[in-house]
Amino acid sequence: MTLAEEHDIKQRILLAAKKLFALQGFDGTTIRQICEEASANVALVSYHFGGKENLFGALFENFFPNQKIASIDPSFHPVEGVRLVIREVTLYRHSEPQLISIIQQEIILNTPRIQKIREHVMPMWQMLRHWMEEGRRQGYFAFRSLDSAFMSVTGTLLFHRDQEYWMLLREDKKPDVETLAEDLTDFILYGLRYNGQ
Amino acid sequence: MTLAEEHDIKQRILLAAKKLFALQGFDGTTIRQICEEASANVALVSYHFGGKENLFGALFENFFPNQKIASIDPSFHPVEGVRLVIREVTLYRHSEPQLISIIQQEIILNTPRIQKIREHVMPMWQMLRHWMEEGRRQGYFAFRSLDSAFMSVTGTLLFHRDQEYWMLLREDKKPDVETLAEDLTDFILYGLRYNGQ
DNA sequence: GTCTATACTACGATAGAC
DNA sequence: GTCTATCGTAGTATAGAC
Repeated sequence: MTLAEEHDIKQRILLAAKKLFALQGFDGTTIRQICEEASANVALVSYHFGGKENLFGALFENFFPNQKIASIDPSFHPVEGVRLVIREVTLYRHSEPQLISIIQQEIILNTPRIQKIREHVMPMWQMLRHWMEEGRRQGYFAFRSLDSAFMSVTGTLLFHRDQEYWMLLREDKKPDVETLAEDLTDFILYGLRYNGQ
Repeated sequence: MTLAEEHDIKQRILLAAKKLFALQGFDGTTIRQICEEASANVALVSYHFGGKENLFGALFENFFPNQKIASIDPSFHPVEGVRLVIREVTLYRHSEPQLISIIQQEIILNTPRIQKIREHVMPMWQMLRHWMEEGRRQGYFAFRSLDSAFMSVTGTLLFHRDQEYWMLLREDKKPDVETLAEDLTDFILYGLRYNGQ
């Protein structure tokens, strides 16, 4: 009973924090707001997580697909590997838009909290980079600079916007996630000068 | 004398605000910090700009290439138009990285201040979108969805990262801006399936 | 484990002296 | 035009009652 209750309220706080950090940023969100959103008392963030910073870290232990990333096989065919990353990132963007928003914010602000993020995401970017390099070596891709191309791909994947900001310029209705993944795969593979085959 | 002084301190405040908003975000930056950075008194932000919000708006009146954007000719050849936007955005990213960082933050957080940004940047995005559409109509490009492709291009341009976050994964030394613009042009034009000619 | 009450700090903004 | 001093508010965090 006590345990279930605790889990429940901790979970509510985590969800509220994820939502509000995404919407308002870490600095723009107060513990009071989080606790109100979670129907919890102000003191419980300190009690359960030991402060706002630690609450942030807890989000990545709870909502990031750490296990999935760890289980990726680097010996994949390079082109298939790149396809896989594009697809998985796009699906994850779709299922956890709030965590993506938080990640984007922290990267751009280059906050101290970025260290926490690095621990979780770098293995996947390493893998992507490896496949891009290997793909070029084997003659599938023909980009000039690995660094530039890698930046372009991550920029396209991570900051692809589907938000209010652009609404004024959009005419199609929002595409389903599978179509979006295909469009992104096309754009990126052609961008890397993938030679059919 | 009085006028020169005023300009000077207003300018110092503007520069300090630009720097700190870029580094720490709008919410994460206090008027006190700005004034310390500018060697100005705390009261002068209210006096000269009428508060923190208005100071933010003033950044875009002062540091955004409003005139340059207004002077672009929409009757450009579509492919050349796309090339132009890629190049200009890349050069601007290089000359005003702080304002770019501020824009990125506001877009991602979807703050009320985004309205101010829209006023300044939308004309250029409209133009880019127009050229992409026209380029496809005339057979130069072959992307499936204009919306998806447009999002990919803006994502690549606006969020191309050249920052600490990725340092661990970069091996070349930082390329000069012209080389970067060329790489981006290649990636984007191939991504749009530009057919040589 | 949860809540109330409070300590302490820092924020934005401004009145008033100069 | 600039500065000092201060107001009112809101932040995080915690001690102590329940």
